[in-house]
Amino acid sequence: MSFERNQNPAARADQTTVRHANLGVVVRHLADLGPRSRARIAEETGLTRATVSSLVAELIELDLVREAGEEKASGRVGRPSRTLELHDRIVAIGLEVNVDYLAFCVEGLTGKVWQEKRVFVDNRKSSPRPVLNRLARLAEQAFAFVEREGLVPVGVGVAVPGIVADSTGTLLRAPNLGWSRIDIADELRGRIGQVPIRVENEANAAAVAEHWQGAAVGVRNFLSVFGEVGVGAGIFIGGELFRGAHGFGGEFGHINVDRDGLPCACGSRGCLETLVGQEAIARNAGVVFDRRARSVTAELVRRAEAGEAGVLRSLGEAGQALGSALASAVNLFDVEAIVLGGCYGPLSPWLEDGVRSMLQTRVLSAEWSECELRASIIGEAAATRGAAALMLRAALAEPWQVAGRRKALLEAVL
Amino acid sequence: MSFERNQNPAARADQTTVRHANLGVVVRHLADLGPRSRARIAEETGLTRATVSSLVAELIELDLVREAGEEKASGRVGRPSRTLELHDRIVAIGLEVNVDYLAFCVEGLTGKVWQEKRVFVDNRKSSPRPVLNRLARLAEQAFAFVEREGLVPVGVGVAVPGIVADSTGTLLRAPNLGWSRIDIADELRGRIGQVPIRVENEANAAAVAEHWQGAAVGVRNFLSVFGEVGVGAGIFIGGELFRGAHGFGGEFGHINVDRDGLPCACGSRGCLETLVGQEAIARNAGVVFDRRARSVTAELVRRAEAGEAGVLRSLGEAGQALGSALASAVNLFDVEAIVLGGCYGPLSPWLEDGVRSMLQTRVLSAEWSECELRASIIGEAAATRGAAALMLRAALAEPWQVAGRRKALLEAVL
DNA sequence: TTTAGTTTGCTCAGCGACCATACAAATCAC
DNA sequence: GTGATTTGTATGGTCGCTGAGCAAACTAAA
Repeated sequence: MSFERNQNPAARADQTTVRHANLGVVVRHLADLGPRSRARIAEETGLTRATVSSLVAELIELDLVREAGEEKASGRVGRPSRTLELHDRIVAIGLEVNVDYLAFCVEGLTGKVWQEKRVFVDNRKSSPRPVLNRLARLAEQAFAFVEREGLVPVGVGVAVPGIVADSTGTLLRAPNLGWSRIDIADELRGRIGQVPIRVENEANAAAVAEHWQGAAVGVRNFLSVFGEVGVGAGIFIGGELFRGAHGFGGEFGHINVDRDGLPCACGSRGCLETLVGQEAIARNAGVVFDRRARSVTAELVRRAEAGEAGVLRSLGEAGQALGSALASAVNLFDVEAIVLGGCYGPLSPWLEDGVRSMLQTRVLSAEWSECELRASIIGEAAATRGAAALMLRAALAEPWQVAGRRKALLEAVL
Repeated sequence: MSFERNQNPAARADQTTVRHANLGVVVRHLADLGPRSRARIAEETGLTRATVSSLVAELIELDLVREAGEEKASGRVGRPSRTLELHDRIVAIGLEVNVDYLAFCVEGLTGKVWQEKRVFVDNRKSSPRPVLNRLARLAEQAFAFVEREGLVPVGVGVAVPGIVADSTGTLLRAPNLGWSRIDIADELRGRIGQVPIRVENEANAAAVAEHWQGAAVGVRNFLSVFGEVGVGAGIFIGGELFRGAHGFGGEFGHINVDRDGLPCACGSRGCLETLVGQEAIARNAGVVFDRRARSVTAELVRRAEAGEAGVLRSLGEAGQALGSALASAVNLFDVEAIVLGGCYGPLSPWLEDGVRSMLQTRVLSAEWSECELRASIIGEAAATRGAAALMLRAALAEPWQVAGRRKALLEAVL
């Protein structure tokens, strides 16, 4: 079940391959570069106007694209063009299970967030069943909204704080939830119907969000660190989310930074997470860590802004440690940019110096290619929105499949 | 100048795209699965026999494929098939510049190594000019051999111990040679003619060799560590060599393993290389490191076999440190296998335990997917052969370009 | 030896997709 | 209004794959 654009290596090609590829080219062109006319698409993609017309007709038939309502008199000579744009009523639903909240959103192909909601619940000690029940109720809320607004859903993405097996979509282990081997997609389908569902690690989802509408739009190679209770990374290579051989790639929080460091929830010791996880930063800052607190991050920001010495020191040290680990990752992945997300977004003013200095000294290629450092601009909603964006990206990658998927979805829900 | 199969993301497709893809499918099918008939290729690829016939005709025209000489009476009913095989006279030339030797090889599409030679020279303090002159003379020897044997060359690959810029092929820096900013391809072309040349980092080249004919044949995701004077890694993702955004990916030797460790040639400190580089292992073992010695590795192996305590301890520690760093890389890349190459190949009996235990405890996904550990079976020649294999892979990836490239090459040399 | 059955590889018509060209429609400039 | 310009569609041509059909070459059995 590969939703991504990555082709099977030895796939034979035929005419339909060409058609599919070009449908994708046109729809992605519109997604990336914005509304424009058939003639302009033709000029920019190298396809002929005739071909673009034919492709656009099919995309309109699929409800992915539409002609913009009213044309302004362009002032230019010649027959005025009809502007094409992505159909904004195509949406995906994003869900998120996390340690201390559940969330959902309804997001459109054009990037519009129709609805977004987060409910704070302590799932840390909950068994999966009630949490999934609650999540299913959120999904139903989302579907109700979609129906009320007359939107057209293409699927559901779910972000989870743990390791997800690529092949089956099973959540293998979520250390901070204490869950293991839960087939989230299957459980949800049992509750809300046979809809297309995709489960993804939260850090990966957050990276997708940054690439979709966040700090990494247009960046083909970047790494997005996502700090919450745990620390993860989502990595984009060549414009695609990198998952590795089994979907376990990007486990940034558990790379080793201190050979004889503190024991970690994962069973190992000296993991990055034990140094730069949100709890570790708070602990080192002398901030009493209250698990029921709404936001440890906000508290840290407040104290840092007040200039509290212990907090500033702790953040400085965390920045250095994080930077050191990031430098290793950059040496391996050679990315163009790093996005600081999750709790690192708001904390970035106090982390950036440390991170930047480590990147400067420890990245071998720093001399020839600077790796840009950016703070997330989406913030807390990144994982939820990225989960939805995953499904939207899938629609753009394989537009010809949208009709079928949508049909399945509507049949299941109605 | 992307020789790899990776497609431009937004490339429009047309009929020639289909033809090219299918030419590649057929020729790679033969390369991967061995000689077979048209009918069998058709059955296995899903193309029709008619199409396969047409494709094969074109590949024969290109001299990439030929019909095998004599058919054995197969004993099977029906009209006997004509077996097709890769044309074994298609070759590429591999060159290698390293710290203490130069090398070349002539390698065929079928994996046959026609000629291989290595000359030991201390290039450590040499300026680039005389070294490149010497290298060019080796290349001329190779070309002479190719001509004498009536082989058909498709290009020259050069492995170098340093950072190579993807876009230009410039060797940006080779710390252990003391070189920087040398356009190796251009320099060589100035000496031997306008032939297609590709320059690649030695660890990357070695990984290609392992994938081509070594310990990682058929493995789509693996990491190959290459220990010599420096320590590098070549990483395969999805069956392709991973380079990163600028070609700097896989700089494994300079990831940080000890926050306040020894200073490294790269300017940083605590790099992996300072702990597990060949020189470090020897130093820690109390083996006097003589730069003029032919092979420090052989000396270490000898003493380890003799059971010398200091050497065994040093190797054990190196295995642990290497394993720790590899565990981080596996957490990030989620590879299926690790190949120990360069000096780690012969030393692997004493390294494997340490590496394996670290992988077991520090790879988060170890529970669900074991990462296989293998010793290189190519050994010292890996980088040279991989450099040649790079060009051979390019021929397989884009067979229709072979004719043009070959034409350029023959015109330049003759 | 003859005949039937099987498999291979090629030929040929058909179809789908893109391209090039031509053309009608819609606007601006004069 | 007339001409110039640009857009979007229609038409014929080419290319490449498919599917059916066929001759060739071999085995197996009568």
